Amino acid sequence: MQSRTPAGRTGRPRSAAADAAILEATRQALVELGWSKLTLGDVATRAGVAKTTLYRRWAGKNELVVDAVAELFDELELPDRGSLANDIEGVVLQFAAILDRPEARSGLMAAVAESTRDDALRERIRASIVDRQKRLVLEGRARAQCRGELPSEPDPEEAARTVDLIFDMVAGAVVHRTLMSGKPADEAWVRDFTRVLLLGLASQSPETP
Amino acid sequence: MQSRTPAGRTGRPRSAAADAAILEATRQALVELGWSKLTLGDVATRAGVAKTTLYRRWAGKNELVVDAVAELFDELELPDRGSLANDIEGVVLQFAAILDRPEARSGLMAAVAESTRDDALRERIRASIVDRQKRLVLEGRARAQCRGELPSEPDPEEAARTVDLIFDMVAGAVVHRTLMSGKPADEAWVRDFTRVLLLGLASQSPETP
DNA sequence: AGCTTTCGCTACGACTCGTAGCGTAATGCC
DNA sequence: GGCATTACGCTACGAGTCGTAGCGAAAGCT
Repeated sequence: MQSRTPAGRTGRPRSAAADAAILEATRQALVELGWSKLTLGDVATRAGVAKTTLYRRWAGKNELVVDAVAELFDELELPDRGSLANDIEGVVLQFAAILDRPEARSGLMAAVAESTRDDALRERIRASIVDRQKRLVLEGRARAQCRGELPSEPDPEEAARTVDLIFDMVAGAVVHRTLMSGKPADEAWVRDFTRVLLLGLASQSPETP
Repeated sequence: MQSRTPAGRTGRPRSAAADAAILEATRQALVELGWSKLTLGDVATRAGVAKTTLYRRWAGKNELVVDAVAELFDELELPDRGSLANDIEGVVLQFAAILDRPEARSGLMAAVAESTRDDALRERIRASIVDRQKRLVLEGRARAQCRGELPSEPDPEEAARTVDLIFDMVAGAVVHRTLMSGKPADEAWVRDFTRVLLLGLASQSPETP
């Protein structure tokens, strides 16, 4: 993930336990200190490794935090709950639960802030976090089309645009609700949100009247 | 804004020109350096003031950047374009234009990240940035109800929830599109987004079937 | 005038950064 | 077993930033 497990055959291999300890220590430090007060020296001490070991594996604070936060999104799943509405509500509640964790809030937002001036970091976030979420939208949409809950889209380009739109609307609304408005994305809110979104998607017309 | 213009009548007054120069220098430094590499000493030099002057007015980097970024949102307006759809498209495009500026992207996101561990900072962001945007939603909704484009909501509590929901959906989608997906919120996207949102809002039923 | 507050400047200890060097530990290959 | 190779822990280092203190000068008010 963060560095080539160099397939170089000879020599002492890198400790996988150290990787796990460092990422866990990073999340713990994010909770206690937040992004700006987090130092790599402190993370190394918490993880029980030398500071130099940390620098050998990650280029800097940005990359380390992205990897540490990305693991939080591994648990995202899309179980079949029978209807598109239930599927959406389920995954949105999962997403909201992750954003409830302090290490996800400060880590993700700070990384995104830095990525506005670092293309490599932006790509890293996209590959390890954003795309993983987006896949759920793709899967849920396909499942809904099989059920006949959503119209099938013949044009692949148009379909991709629609998926992008849905993804930004869902994830954006949850993030904004949680971080900007500072209110919980609880079941009542998720129900209201899902209703508005689905009504908008179900009654899609090819063009505005 | 950032410090009491102390109403204490006597003594040398604080230079308003220094305030403007500092905030402008902060935005410029955000563009060139980004959040993490921005130092208050550098901002002071750019603004032509002493570093101590900066510390006398702002508590730290967080507060300074919030004030500097908040000014960018002053230009948000809601001209009457004749229909709710046009009103929404107009204000979303304005919002997207602001988020196109590098100082808004990195500054706002970094401040939000820090606000997850600083309640006072969160409140500052809410008062000087978020609430100002939310007022536009309130105004646009009232205008649409006068036109008959949206059903009027008798219950004030329910109305407040709906306004919150719309606000998070609009602002969240634009922010996510711009910063997470890394794609422009151009006219084509805004048109698609507005259509889905309005269809969802227009066909509102009191309860899910 | 006299009083009050701000301003620019300098200096300061404390902290973090990222790197270099060294000796040691763990593996693969012969 | 011995050897080459790589990772590890540790220490030390110059550079840079932080936030504050102290000083004399400047700018307003009465």
